[in-house]
Amino acid sequence: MAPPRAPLTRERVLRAAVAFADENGIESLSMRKLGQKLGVEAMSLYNHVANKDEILDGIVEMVVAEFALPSEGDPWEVALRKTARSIHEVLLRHPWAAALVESRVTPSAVRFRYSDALIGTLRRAGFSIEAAFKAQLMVSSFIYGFTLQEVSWPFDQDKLQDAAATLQPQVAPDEHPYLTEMIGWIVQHRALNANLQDARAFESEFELGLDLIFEGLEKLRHR
Amino acid sequence: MAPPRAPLTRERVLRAAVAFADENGIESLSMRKLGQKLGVEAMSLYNHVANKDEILDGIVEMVVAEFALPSEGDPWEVALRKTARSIHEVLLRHPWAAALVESRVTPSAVRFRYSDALIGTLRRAGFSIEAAFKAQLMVSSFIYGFTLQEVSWPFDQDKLQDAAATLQPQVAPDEHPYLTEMIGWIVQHRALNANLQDARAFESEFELGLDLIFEGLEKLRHR
DNA sequence: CCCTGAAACTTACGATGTAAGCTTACGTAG
DNA sequence: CTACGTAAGCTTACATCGTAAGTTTCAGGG
Repeated sequence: MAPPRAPLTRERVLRAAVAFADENGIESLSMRKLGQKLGVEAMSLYNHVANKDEILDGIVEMVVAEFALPSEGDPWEVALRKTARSIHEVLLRHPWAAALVESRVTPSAVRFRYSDALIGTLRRAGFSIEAAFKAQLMVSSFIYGFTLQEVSWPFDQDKLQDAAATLQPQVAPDEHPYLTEMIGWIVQHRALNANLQDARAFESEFELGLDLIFEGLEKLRHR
Repeated sequence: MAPPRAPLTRERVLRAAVAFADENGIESLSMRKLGQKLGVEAMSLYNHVANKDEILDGIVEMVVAEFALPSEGDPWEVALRKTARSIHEVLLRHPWAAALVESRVTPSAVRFRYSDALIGTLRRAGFSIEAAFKAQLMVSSFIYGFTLQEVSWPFDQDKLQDAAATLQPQVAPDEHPYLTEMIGWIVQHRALNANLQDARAFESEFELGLDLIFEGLEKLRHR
């Protein structure tokens, strides 16, 4: 009589949590709301996860699993660039993830696999262990730092002109001449490029950053 | 009779909040506990701040106010390097701040002042507006990304060997040869350098990153 | 002396994470 | 077919949270 409810699993719980965070933001994710989304009471979730922290760790792991691993065939810069782009895209798809992935570094198989592939790419390209350690630090610092800014910018990128306009009166031009100049430039510049997809608004800046970092790492490799 | 309690002010509230977060972590900061620390009921805080969000914004602002502004006398790389080091140090002093400063970008006078000084340094050094925009993005991406990793590393830096030892059995050496190798190296390497102050454990990596970025930006300047 | 206004305190409400116990459904052993 | 153990759900309960609303306290000015 009652509809045969699909059996809950850890997998389904985590998947629903990711979806919920994507839709409503991570800060409003609660056990009760998540249960509701799954047609279940909050406490039932505890049959599949130990507590909320485990859910957070779990969804981080799901996101990390989406990262493309560096391909073995490509030269190291190409492989790393593809991976960096993939991470960037994934983090933009799950805007709450950039902050979580770096702040909840719980050891897990998915992470091990990713780290090993990344370090392997560098080592096989001739980086010393130390250089590989530093290179990997550099690259991930940039990716996460950049994306974190991108997703937590106070205004939507497609509303950037409006937002900047709202901002402008707050900035006294004589006290902050350079900032004023830059806000003006951003408004203009973004207005011109408004036709390109907004999610990619900072793509050229991201790519420039990668260029710059890989160039620097190339030098590090020869030591 | 009653001890004449010092009058509460917004300033005192925020200062106490920063201290509390430093001592107990930002996640356990609550209105009641903060009130308790100030010898006051939770609701009394609302006479000086609108709500908890304003406290978070406020402590972020206090932290940003600690950043050293780029000095006007120095060449641009020197000025920026000093500022970068300062930010890095401040964020290590307030380990909760790295995540907050980038995720709560509320416009404020302190931030305007900082941005204007930074952009000004670049502009006066010959960077075009566009180049200055990109340069500033690069530098802050690196600083925050790097520091965020540093403070959320799962183990204390002074306990790194122990932590790596705990980690080692989890990593299957044959499945993750490169990761295994690197963990081994870290344990050794860190053991050797254990004498230097632990808070500076990643200082050389940070400096290398700055070197690399400034070198890249120097090219950007000549376009 | 009382009035006023600011700044504290008190109470109360809904939301949260989760411990503890209870109920139900179902696969398997007798 | 029945009995029962177990997994997976539900219910209740509690401490803690942010904060709305109302009340008290008290210093300073008329």
